[in-house]
Amino acid sequence: MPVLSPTSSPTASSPTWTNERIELLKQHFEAGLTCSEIAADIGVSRNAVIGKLSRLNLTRGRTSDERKLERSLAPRRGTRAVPRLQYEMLATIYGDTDTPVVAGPIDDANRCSLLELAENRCRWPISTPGADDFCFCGNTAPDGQSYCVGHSRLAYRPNSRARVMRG
DNA sequence: CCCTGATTCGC
DNA sequence: GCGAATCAGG
Repeated sequence: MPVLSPTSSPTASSPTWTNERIELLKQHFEAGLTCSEIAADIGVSRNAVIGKLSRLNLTRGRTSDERKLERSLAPRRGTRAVPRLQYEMLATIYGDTDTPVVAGPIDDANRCSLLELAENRCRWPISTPGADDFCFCGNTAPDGQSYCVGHSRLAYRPNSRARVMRG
C-alpha cells in the first residue's frame, strides 16, 4: 500500500518554511531574539525571517522602538547579563569560538525566578519579560557559563556575518 | 557608519 | 508564498 506522503512533492528540492521552521521562528521571536539572530540560527536570511514573520502577522507591534528599549534595560543584578550581540561580533572578528557544538536537551523542569539565579544556573529567559509566568531556565550551567548546554547553543551562535548585503 | 524591523515588489 | 531589494527609523 504505497499510499503515503500526504504533503510531499515528488521533488522536495527546497524545503522552505516547514512547521518546524515556523515553530522555531516563533519560539526565537518570542524569546526576544532579533531577526538577524533568528535567521542565523535557523539558517536563512534575515529578510526571509522578517518576511515570514510579517506574513504570519507576527510583529512586535512597532519597529525597533520598543525592542531597543528592552535591550537598553540591563538586568543589573549580582550576575551581569550576557551580551549576546557583542559576543557574536567578537566571535566573528576573532574568527573562532571556543563554543562547543554540543546540543543538550532543554529541560523546562528547573525554571526559577530572577532571585533564584545563581552562578551555575542557566539564565535563559522564559516567556516574555514582565509576563506573569516570566522566569528563567534554571538548569545547571557548566563551566561558569551563563546558560545550560542547550541554551548556550542558542545564545552563543558563532554567527558568521557573511551575508551578502545588497550587491 | 553600523544596526534594527517593515514593507514593497518581482519571482 | 517566498525572499531580495528597498524603505524607514535609531
